[in-house]
Amino acid sequence: MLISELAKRTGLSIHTLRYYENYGLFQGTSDEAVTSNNYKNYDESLVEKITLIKEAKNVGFTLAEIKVMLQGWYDIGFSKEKKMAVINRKIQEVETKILKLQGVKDLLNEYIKDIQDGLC
Amino acid sequence: MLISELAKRTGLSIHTLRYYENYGLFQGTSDEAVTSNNYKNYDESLVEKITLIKEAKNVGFTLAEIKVMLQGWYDIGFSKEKKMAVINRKIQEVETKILKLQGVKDLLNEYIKDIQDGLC
DNA sequence: TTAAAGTATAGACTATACTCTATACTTGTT
DNA sequence: AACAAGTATAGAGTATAGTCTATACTTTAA
Repeated sequence: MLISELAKRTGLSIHTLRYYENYGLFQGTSDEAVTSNNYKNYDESLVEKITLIKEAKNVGFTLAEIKVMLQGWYDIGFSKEKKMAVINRKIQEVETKILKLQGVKDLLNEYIKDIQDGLC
Repeated sequence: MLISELAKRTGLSIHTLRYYENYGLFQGTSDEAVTSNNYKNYDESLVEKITLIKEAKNVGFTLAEIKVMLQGWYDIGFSKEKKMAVINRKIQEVETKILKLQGVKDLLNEYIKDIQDGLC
């Protein structure tokens, strides 16, 4: 698909997608057979990949962190062990974030109680 | 306590704390009895409050969002119902984020499997 | 075939959240 | 007294992550 369809499918703007592509989060492919233009084609699988990027962003990961995470399974220069190490480290970070969110939630619930009791 | 101790206790820099105070996330109090300076005193309870700010930031909330959340229980102009509504909305958002993180984690675990199977 | 819409690239601009510097005043130590 | 260290305020500078504009070329539909 071309960039405008990718934008529709992912809910991101064309500008943001190009920004992400330049940043190195994913790559479109220029069809070598076509010489009249250098329009890039984006694979169906990128929709899932970009959804992951969006969610990771939403829960507080930076683009730099996400880039490292994506390299874990796309960089063919990495050994199986290294790839798994990268991903496992990210899983740990995700678990830490979940715990922190649980903590924030507990605190918020305490405040609900305090408000109910007229303490603040 | 004065600002430098608050910095030590929270692990944030004095600059960041002043930025947060100016942003309206919390308030120090100038001692009216002291006329020679306008040093601000920061209450013990701010340590917990600022810890919440740090954690909320870490899991992807913006300062603007955190400000709304904090107003829920500190703004005396808000009714009990309004305060609870603000906090409950935030609890919902936290739960949404937890679900998203769980989704990211599941996806990462799938990739671990794919790497083990030599699929990528 | 020509006007509208789509694509690519480069670079300027913006918002958020700091981070640092300069200046001035205050406090604590010697 | 004097000098280092702490505090306050204002404003400049920086990093991240977009967002927008201009320009040029290509494709598509009327």
